[in-house]
Amino acid sequence: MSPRRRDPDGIAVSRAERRAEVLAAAADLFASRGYAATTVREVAEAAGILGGSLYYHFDSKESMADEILSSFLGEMWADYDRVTAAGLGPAETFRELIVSSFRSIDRHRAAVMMYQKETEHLAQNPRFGYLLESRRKFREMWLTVLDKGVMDGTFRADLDTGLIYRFIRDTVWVAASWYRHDGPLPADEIARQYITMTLDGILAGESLNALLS
Amino acid sequence: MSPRRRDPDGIAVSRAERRAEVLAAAADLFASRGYAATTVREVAEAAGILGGSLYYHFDSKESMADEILSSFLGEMWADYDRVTAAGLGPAETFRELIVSSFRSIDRHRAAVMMYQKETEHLAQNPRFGYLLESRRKFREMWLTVLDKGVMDGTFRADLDTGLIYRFIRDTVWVAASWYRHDGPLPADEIARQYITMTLDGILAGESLNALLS
Amino acid sequence: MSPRRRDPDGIAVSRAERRAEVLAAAADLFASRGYAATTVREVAEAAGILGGSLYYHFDSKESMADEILSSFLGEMWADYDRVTAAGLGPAETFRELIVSSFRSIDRHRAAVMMYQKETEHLAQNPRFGYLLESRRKFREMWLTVLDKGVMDGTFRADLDTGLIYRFIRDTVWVAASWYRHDGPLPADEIARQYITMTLDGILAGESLNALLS
Amino acid sequence: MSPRRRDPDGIAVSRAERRAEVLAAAADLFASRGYAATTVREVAEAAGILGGSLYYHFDSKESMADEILSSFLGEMWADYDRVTAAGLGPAETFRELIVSSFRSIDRHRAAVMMYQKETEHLAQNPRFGYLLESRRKFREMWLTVLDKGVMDGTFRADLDTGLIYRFIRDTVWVAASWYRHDGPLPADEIARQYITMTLDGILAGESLNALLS
DNA sequence: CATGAATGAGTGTTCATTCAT
DNA sequence: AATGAATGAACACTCATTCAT
Repeated sequence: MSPRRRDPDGIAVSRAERRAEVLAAAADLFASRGYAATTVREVAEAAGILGGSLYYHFDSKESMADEILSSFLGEMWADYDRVTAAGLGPAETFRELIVSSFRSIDRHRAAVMMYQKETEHLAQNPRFGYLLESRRKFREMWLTVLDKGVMDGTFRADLDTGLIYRFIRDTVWVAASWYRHDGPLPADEIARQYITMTLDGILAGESLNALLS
Repeated sequence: MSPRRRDPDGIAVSRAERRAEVLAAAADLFASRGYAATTVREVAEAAGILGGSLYYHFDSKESMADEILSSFLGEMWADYDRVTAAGLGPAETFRELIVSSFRSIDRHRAAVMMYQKETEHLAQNPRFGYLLESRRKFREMWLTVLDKGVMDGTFRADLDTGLIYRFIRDTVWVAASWYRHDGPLPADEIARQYITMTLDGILAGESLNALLS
Repeated sequence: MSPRRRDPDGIAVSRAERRAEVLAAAADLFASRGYAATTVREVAEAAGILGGSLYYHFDSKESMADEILSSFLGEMWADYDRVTAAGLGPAETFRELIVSSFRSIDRHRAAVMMYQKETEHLAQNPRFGYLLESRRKFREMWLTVLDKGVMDGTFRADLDTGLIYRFIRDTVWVAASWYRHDGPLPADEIARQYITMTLDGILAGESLNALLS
Repeated sequence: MSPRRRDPDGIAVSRAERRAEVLAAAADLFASRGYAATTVREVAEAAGILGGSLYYHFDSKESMADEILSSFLGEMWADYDRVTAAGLGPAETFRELIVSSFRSIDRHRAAVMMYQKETEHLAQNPRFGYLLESRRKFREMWLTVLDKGVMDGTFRADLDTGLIYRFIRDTVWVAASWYRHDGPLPADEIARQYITMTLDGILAGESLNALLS
């Protein structure tokens, strides 16, 4: 009864597994070549099927992008929300948000890259309005942390928080473009060093910052 | 017939000026919408001519991208080379390279964005091999500065220089995506704050770093 | 396993009944949306099965159209042949043919519509050559009746019989597009009024026609 | 300056003429094969160009259908409105409307066939809502004439006017499917015979109807 | 008998490019 | 120099059809 498909290695794959495979292939290609520059035939080939067969699993190329991005954003925000709800101080919240971000990169590298590269383009379509909404929330979240930190003296007051925000945002997300899950540094070690760089800077010296961190 | 074209305001424009106009329009569009997602007709329209007419000035869409990127990289490297040839110490070289980078962003915002967004895609074509070459040189330049700084004790030794390199690279270039020549902060002020952030971090405190900078 | 399928209400359905169900669904859809514009999946869904399952019952979409049309034409011609073989006079034959036509519409509305709308298209395929043959026979049948009627003074001689033929043909068949089995007028009443209109016209007056009819 | 194109026979054609050529080819194909079953490549070939070139002249296949139908309906209604505004009696209005209809068929045969065959299908798209509106107006126009004629005794009262309306409508429009501009009978002669048939019927005899007409 | 996943030819459409004028 | 009509390859997507289960 059950339609046991078999992949090229003869391993049975369910419908849901097939979908996931296709989405993973699509995400990788969209991330590396760009959404517009990737053809559905390329996605199909990467998934080991023909172009037309994609449409048995998905309505459209757009639907694939949608599913990739929305499921990534769902997980990412669940993580962020947990952090901001924990009632930590600014420095600790800062650290946890960075760690959380690198966890997202570790788990959804391709989706993060798409989010970075394609938001502008996709968001012209109302269907992807949630990308702009996410961006807005993201900005609000970070500015809240930074402003609180500046007010209570945790963060320096001589820098524009809008600038810091962009600095953090770009720094973290762009890491998705070079991060490899199986690279030399694990995600949490990269996060640790990023935190050090951003909080303490790269200059050496017995800084008080270093003592605090 | 007439050897002098006239623009909409009746001002004579030379062939070279026309080319430059078209390239500026192309760069803006390629930067904001992406190279693949921009049509030559859109470029032509932005330049006030018809699609077919572009081909009097340029061989192909690719040629436009080529000219935009190679002329930008030429200027950028002239600037960088001046800095590295000046024989400054690591910290000072660091500062000057950042300043130089923001100067590039200020002057060639669109080209910088293209460089960021399209290198991967374009570099598949041998014609754009110089993009990879530039990237390699860029990496080498920064790693040289950073390694020297770590060795002479200017920069902290507990961080991976490869990581610092990417951190700096991403941080600086991605700024092109939000920078406006006529925005609230001038390019050199942004550079100054970026330098502070990267060298000293964003934590407050009577750090020795602060005393040094 | 079970030799007897059961429909949604649990009633056993034979293979032949299943085929008939599918054909009825197909005819309705082909008639209302057009053969080309109807997908086999729509037909299947209307019959309560999946697309692929149709091919257990039928070779192809074309086979369905074929079966619908040929079985309809078979019945229709059996009826017509009975009328023409009865040896009635022109006026009476005319009446009976119209009645017979409306009976066809009443019983095979969808097939009649397909015959009307799709003959041109389908007949390009030799398999459907019988559609053209039927059309030819139909024309011959009517012209025989009309010519005989003109010759014996039953029908007016000042009209082109070719034109009358088309007039009758169109008038009758197009009725299939609005006729409903459960509409306000039963098929034989519509037939009666059609006969009056065509034989006597719609003008009022104590016409001799009226006396004759 | 002016882009004098030349057709295969070397005759110069303006843009507007080219558009008209393409539309005529499209209308013929849509009419004979059906809108859905006609490919844009077939239309292009019939117009002597390649598929892609169609899109220089038209936005879409839909736009072609739209332009064909709306320009036909515009002319048709101008004609009908002239007739109904003339203040004629029911019989005379009836005659003039039939004449006007055959004039439309003569001038826009292909468009009439499309209107007949494709209204149902196209009208699902709001863009083609005017087709339904036209149909409604058409029905209203005829029922007004028929009801008035029944009330003043011009038309017989023993027939359902809704039925007469459909009878007339179908009879007239379906004629487009066999009419040829260069056929044996000119359009106005066909109209004359249609009028006789519908008003007086096809039975012979010294009918009062015949005296009246 | 029916399913559901896959196929592959074909559809409407886009777009970089060409070229006579 | 610029125009505008045309080209043709490529694209996202559809759909009749197949077939292992």
